[in-house]
Amino acid sequence: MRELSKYVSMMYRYGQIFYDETLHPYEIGCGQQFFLLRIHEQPGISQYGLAEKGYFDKGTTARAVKKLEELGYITRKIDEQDHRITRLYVTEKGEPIISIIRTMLDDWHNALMDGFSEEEKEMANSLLKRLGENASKTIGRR
Amino acid sequence: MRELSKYVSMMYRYGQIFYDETLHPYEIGCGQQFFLLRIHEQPGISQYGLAEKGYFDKGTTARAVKKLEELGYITRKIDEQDHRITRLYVTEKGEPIISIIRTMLDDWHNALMDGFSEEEKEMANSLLKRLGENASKTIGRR
DNA sequence: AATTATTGGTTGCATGCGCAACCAATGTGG
DNA sequence: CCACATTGGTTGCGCATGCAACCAATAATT
Repeated sequence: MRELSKYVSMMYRYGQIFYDETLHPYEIGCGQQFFLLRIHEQPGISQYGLAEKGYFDKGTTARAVKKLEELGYITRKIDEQDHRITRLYVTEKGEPIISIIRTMLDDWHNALMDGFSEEEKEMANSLLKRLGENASKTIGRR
Repeated sequence: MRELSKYVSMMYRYGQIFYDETLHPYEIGCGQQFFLLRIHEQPGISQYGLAEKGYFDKGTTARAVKKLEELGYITRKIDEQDHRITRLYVTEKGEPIISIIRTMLDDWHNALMDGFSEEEKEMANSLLKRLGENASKTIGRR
């Protein structure tokens, strides 16, 4: 089954398009949603932590965070103890975007799972998780 | 389960990295493998056909095809009847790359499915297919 | 036959991403 | 205390991708 790769690609690329469309009114793109959500869930998280969480390159993380800050959705505070670390927090302006993103992710999730039985949904969720973990295990942190 | 998106992203991005590494000696990147393989499977296919097959933008397709041609892995022939269509064929130089790509896709597939039982593998394959089709159905051709 | 629409393809532009080189702050081993 | 390593972050570069505007060839309409 050499098509797996193709379906993953479709899910990913179409997801990006969906996110871009949804987030367009808020001036952010598909590349920022993950980070904004994580900062909200874990206030004070560092960029390093964000990169780890999402298995992203730290350069990618840096740029996403930069854009979110420029738009005023988050703020950075340099850690008192360790001056290398910048701690990230969602601002008041960013707060309402969180639920937009959550709804968006749920909508996309539901669109993908359309026609799935409850068992199939659970199965898909758990298999996807294992597939993602295997991918990470194979390529690993850099 | 808002994490689905994350695992899809990991599978996709790590897959790209894996493909880039594997294909590096042949001077192509992750973006060309799909197209080269399809041209081999369907000699004479047009760019339009390729874009449809993979649900890619035609601009993306154009650039991938251009690169493959520049490297001498494929040739274009303008259709006799309809001068808009360019028909694509894998060259002798491109031929050996095909099996490299096939092996690579199989390897990645196996890496992702590591630890899966036969039933789980089948389940994963069929669910992934349906997820991809749902993604396409939701966003659709442009 | 002339005008208009569609189709296949190309290209400029912007975004997301990984890699690598770099920098400053902190840690560590002599 | 000083040289060196590590850590968190930034930036330049290149690639893959989608979108939109464009063009030429063909098809459709009037």
